[in-house]
Amino acid sequence: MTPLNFKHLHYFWVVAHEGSITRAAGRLGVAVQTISGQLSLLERQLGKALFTSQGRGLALSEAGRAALGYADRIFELGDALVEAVRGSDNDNALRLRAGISDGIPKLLAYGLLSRVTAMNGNVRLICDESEFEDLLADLALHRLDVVLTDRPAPVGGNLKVFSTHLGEFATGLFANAELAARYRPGFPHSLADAPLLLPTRHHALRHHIERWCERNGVRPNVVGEFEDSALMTTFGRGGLGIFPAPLALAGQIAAQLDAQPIGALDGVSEQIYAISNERRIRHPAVELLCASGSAGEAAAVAGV
Amino acid sequence: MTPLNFKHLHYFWVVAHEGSITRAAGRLGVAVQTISGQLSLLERQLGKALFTSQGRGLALSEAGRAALGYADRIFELGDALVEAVRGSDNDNALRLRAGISDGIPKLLAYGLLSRVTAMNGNVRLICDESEFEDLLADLALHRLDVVLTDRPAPVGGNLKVFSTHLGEFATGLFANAELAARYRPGFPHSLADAPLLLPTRHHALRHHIERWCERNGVRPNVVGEFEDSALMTTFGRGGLGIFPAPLALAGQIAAQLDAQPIGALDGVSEQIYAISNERRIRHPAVELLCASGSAGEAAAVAGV
DNA sequence: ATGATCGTTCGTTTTTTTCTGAATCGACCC
DNA sequence: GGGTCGATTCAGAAAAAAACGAACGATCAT
Repeated sequence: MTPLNFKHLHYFWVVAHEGSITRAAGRLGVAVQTISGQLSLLERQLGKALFTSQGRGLALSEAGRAALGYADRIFELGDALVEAVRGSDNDNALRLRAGISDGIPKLLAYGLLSRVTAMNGNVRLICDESEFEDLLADLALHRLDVVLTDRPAPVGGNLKVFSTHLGEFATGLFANAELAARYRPGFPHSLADAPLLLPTRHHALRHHIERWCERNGVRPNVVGEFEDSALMTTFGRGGLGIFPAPLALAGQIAAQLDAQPIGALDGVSEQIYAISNERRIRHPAVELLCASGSAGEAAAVAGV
Repeated sequence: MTPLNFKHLHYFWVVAHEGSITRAAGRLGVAVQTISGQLSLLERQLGKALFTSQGRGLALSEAGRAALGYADRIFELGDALVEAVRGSDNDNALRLRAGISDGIPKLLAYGLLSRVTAMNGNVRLICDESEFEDLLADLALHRLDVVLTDRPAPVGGNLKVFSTHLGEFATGLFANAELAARYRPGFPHSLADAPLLLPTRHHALRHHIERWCERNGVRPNVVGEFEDSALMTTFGRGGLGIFPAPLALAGQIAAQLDAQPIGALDGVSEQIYAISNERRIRHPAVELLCASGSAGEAAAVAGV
């Protein structure tokens, strides 16, 4: 029905804090009758008395106490909103607040996002990194504009978001020079006793790699499981084991991690999805990101 | 100045989610001119454009994106308020939401609070237990009505609360039968090698006890430090060591913990403060609690 | 009792908000 | 280019909401 009259609520809030209608009227610069009347309207709409008579003053009822807790937060947020908007930088630089799911390779995310900044020089990136669920929650509260992840958002969820498939990246195995030299000959069967680093079972990629191993009849020695792919590559660089990564990133992996490709994981690919809020008015940079979707993304990323 | 027009904000919110003024007008059942006009008023008040023209529609500006995040939460809270108030129990039983600081003995808190329920049979207690700082924050947001703690609230703080001294409880040392038999003779000098359980240094009581030890020339063996006094008494009951507790609770300690007093800690007392929100309209039960303050509280508590 | 304080309730007035209708402008589609 | 769509602006009229003045009850202090 009628949502909630915030003007009435504001009167209630001031009265509750001032402790009396008279004082509240003084502070608000209106007559006491006005407040009294508007308060009864609010009470009628809520179907509960907010105050009870006590002596010649009033006291909060149980419902009033409950309401006051919410009202406190509401008007605190209202003040914060004004402050945030007024104080928001005057430069009209576009901010793109992106959440990056723990699982996906940072270099891939960087490649995708940097394309947006390249197309429009006036975009400022703000990156957050966390778990899938947390990111979705932030998205729902508009603390983020887009979430990059390896799987689409659950369809039946209570959150109104929608997913765009940004691309598919063929995957291979990488290792430092020593391990690469040892295991590249005879790939993939040479992996039978190879030390392997894998993402944890939370990640879609993990299952795909395990299935690939079964198909190829190898049962490698999993020496490490990582929630965070950056950590995994760091350990891989140190020589702990062989690790999977998108083949498109071979050049950067060689340069930054000093690691070489050993072989391709046929049929195993890293999916990247962009999840954004389901509203017609979308962030221009998110628009750009999603539109750039399935057209030649691998090549573009590789060329970063 | 004028706080913030929530009606305007509501229009903004619907427009942002619907994606266009036309759709929003349809959903709200008002004319498009109305929304357009009120939106410009809001923008003028905030001093920033919330939307920018994009094609023949509109897009959120940077300031608009910031505002939308707040608006989402505000109207979510508004709905929650209505639901909470409408659904709040019809019984007009008074709820007293009390926060109990980790440090103070639960039995003391129980004694003080149960007096309130005894005086007014229609009070329902809701107890929370946490750290001092967290409790103060909950108090400020009206999630709690009163906080029981062992020290007054800091005066210079940014929170508008005030403290009432509820009472002072003389303290003694307790132990199970075996330890009591061994250390009671020659008290306090017998404590020289006694195993002692103490609250951690966060608690005011800790300092008082240490000073008492110095005054009496004993340096006991501190075998345990506890953040939570209930945990301390549990270990004391098991025989780990001697523990301090209010003398007024001797009866209950004997019954529930099977422990006996060894001796009094002269000059060491447990202070109890009630901290409540500084507003004229106070919770009736809090009123009762604070009023019962310094009059014969020890006897009353002991008699519970 | 008496005056002062506080909240409520009635009408009435004032202010604010909204509606109608028409005109303008820019961007898009065919 | 013509037609459509969406947003903006303006005017006057209508409706809704808020505010006020005055009178009334209840409570408390003295």
